[in-house]
Amino acid sequence: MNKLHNVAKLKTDNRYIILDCLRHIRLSRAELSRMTGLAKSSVTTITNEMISQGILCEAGLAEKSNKAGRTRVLLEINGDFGFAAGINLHRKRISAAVTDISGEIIFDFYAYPADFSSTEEAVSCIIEELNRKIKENGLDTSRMVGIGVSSPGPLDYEKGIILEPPNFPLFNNFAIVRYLESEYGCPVFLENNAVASALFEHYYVSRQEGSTLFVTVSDGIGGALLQNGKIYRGSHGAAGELGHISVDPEGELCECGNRGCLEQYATLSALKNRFGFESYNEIADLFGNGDSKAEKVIEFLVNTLSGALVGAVNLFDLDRIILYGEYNYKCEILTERIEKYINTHSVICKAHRVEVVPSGQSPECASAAAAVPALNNFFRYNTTH
Amino acid sequence: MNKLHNVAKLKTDNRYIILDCLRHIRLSRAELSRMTGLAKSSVTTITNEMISQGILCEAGLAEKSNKAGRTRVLLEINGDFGFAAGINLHRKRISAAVTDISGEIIFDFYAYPADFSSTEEAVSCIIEELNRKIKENGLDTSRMVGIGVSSPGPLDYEKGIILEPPNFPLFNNFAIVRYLESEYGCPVFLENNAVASALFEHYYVSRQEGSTLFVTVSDGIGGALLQNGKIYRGSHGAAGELGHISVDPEGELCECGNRGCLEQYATLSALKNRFGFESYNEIADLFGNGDSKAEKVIEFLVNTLSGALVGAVNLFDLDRIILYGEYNYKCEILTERIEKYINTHSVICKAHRVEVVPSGQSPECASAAAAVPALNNFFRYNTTH
DNA sequence: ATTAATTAGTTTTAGTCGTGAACTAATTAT
DNA sequence: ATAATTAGTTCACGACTAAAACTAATTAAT
Repeated sequence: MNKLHNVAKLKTDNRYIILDCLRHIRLSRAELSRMTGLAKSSVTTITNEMISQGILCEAGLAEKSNKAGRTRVLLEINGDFGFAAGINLHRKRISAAVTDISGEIIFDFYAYPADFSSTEEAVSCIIEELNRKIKENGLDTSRMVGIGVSSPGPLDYEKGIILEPPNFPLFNNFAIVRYLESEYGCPVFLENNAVASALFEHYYVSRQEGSTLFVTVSDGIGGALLQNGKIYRGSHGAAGELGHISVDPEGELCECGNRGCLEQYATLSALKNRFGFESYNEIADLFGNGDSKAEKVIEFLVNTLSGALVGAVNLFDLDRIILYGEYNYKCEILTERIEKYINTHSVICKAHRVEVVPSGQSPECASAAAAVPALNNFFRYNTTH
Repeated sequence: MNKLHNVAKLKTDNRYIILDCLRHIRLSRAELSRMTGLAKSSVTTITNEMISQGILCEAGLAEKSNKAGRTRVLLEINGDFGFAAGINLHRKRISAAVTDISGEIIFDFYAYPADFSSTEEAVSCIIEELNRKIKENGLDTSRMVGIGVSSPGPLDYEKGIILEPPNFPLFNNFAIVRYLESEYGCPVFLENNAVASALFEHYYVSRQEGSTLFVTVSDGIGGALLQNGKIYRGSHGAAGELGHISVDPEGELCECGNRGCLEQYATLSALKNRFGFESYNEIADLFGNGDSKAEKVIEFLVNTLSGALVGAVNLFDLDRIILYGEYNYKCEILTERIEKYINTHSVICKAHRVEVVPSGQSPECASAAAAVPALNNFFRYNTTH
């Protein structure tokens, strides 16, 4: 069913549009009016209300433009208003961060699944550390606008439960949302790893229109699909996951039931098993020197990734692919070659070139990325409740 | 940029929501209120306005329910208000239809590309025939709310131009939207074949929530992706097209640059070339009798289609696949087997079963399907302009 | 220096929307 | 007959955005 619109929704929508414009830049009321299409007077009303609430603040004048007219007064999101926490659950490393509502990271810390013998122990340890650091930084949990948790799938989004991600028993079937909500009394969001990072890339690294597939390479190979900044989730939030796209129908049987899945070839561990090397960075370095083994590894990696990605490009009608994760080091070695492959092997590329680029975020951003759904929720609903 | 919401948009949105509910069923005001979440009083205001405009009409009382309370007064879309035309351009057969705004087909007719030597000849012939039939049926073009044209891609949606679909030179680079708009003075919409049929299926055959891939098999193999009835288009309107998904990386080189594309195996002509038979219906009949050649053909067809569809299921996180076109006859032979294949070869199926079903529409619906975008536009914007 | 032109931002007034409460209308169960 | 229940309408109201007229602050021209 379509979404109902009443006057209250009008207000929250327009307020969100303005906050969204201000996510990572400072803008004047006049600029906001031009960008959003809202009347100047409406922008004044809305922004002044948000200033009196403490969500926005004036941030001085813009530099003089050498044009006639009054100088613009810049507005920005007031980081002091509050903060959000993000927790990234990962098979090897759990990371957590607190960012203010303008997206600025205030602190972060790490924990390791291997150090815990039970879910309860892990969770209570993270919560304790989080609480201590919050105090340490002079913050008060009453100002916490939300918590985001990102985790490998499968997840039950509606119930907020981590189901049974492969090789990740620590949080199996744990209702993390309910747990954290009753602990902190603020809204908690569970989100797929890849989706969280894709949103972080969009809002805080480089905002792009059009159709983007954000590909994450880690223990598995995941993905998230962004259309003009909006996640396309599919039926159960798994759209964009390309780990089980077959790149060889006669390949080995995968646990998913298919043969020759991308994950059987292109994860770091699969690559190490097949070619027997120690460090990918070393391979990337050797590749530059024309080392023949490194060339084989890279060629194999490019071909398998490209094979799966061509399918995704055709089905999603993509504008660009962003590569994130394991192969971050000298990533252009891959992206240049994958881009070339895709633009000679897909129907789409007859209409427009598909771009393949490395992600602009470091692995350290994963916990801040987890906070993004909580920030989004705050931006959308702050005025009503 | 996000969509701006003002009071006028509120009105058109809520009006559209109500019309959308009434597309193919009659409902009372009370039912509309419950379905949409709009207050009873709002539904009264909106529906009474549309009744006075002639878009809706009261359609008698509902059967008595044996429950206490006043009997419901049913509302329906008033077919007499106006009509839309749909033109389906196809390599073998051009079809056109006029439906009233309730989606009822008033008349349709056919023309054949082979009979025309130029674009102008084809277009003017279709327009003449359309005008004659409109008069014949006592209609007046002043009541035409819009025209939809569906065509094989690639298309330029924004400019309303048919680009250069393979093997379809008759309309190459023809600006059909501009032409028809100046001819009729009503809004004209150009839409991909598969998208138009997918929308028709959703609105007028069987409405389904969730994530659906509508697959069309004809000269080529196309597709359209529906998420809760909304088309996901991708960057240039080509999302869902699975004709060039590779089902054999070592297969023959395709003109798209890839190897072993689905279209090289699973179209009717490809199948005829490979197995040398005359009629697919005959194969389907023989298959029931255990004929070994028919079994080979069906097995091949099932495997190639399934191979590509598993990829689509994984990437789109689909709930169901609808099969439309060439293999309509005894289609369950295919759908049952493809469904079984998919549900043993995709990651998604661990979370939920994927359904594969034949389309409920006959090939004759293609022209009515072309009219759907015009009807949608009318439903959305009728009150403002 | 003064004035006109230009851009930014505010205030005031007006018009429209959906809502909720109180109402009428029509039906069934008792 | 009367109460209970459901459908549909009327009307006063609050909330929102917009347009127009305003003030504020700057540059360019004279």
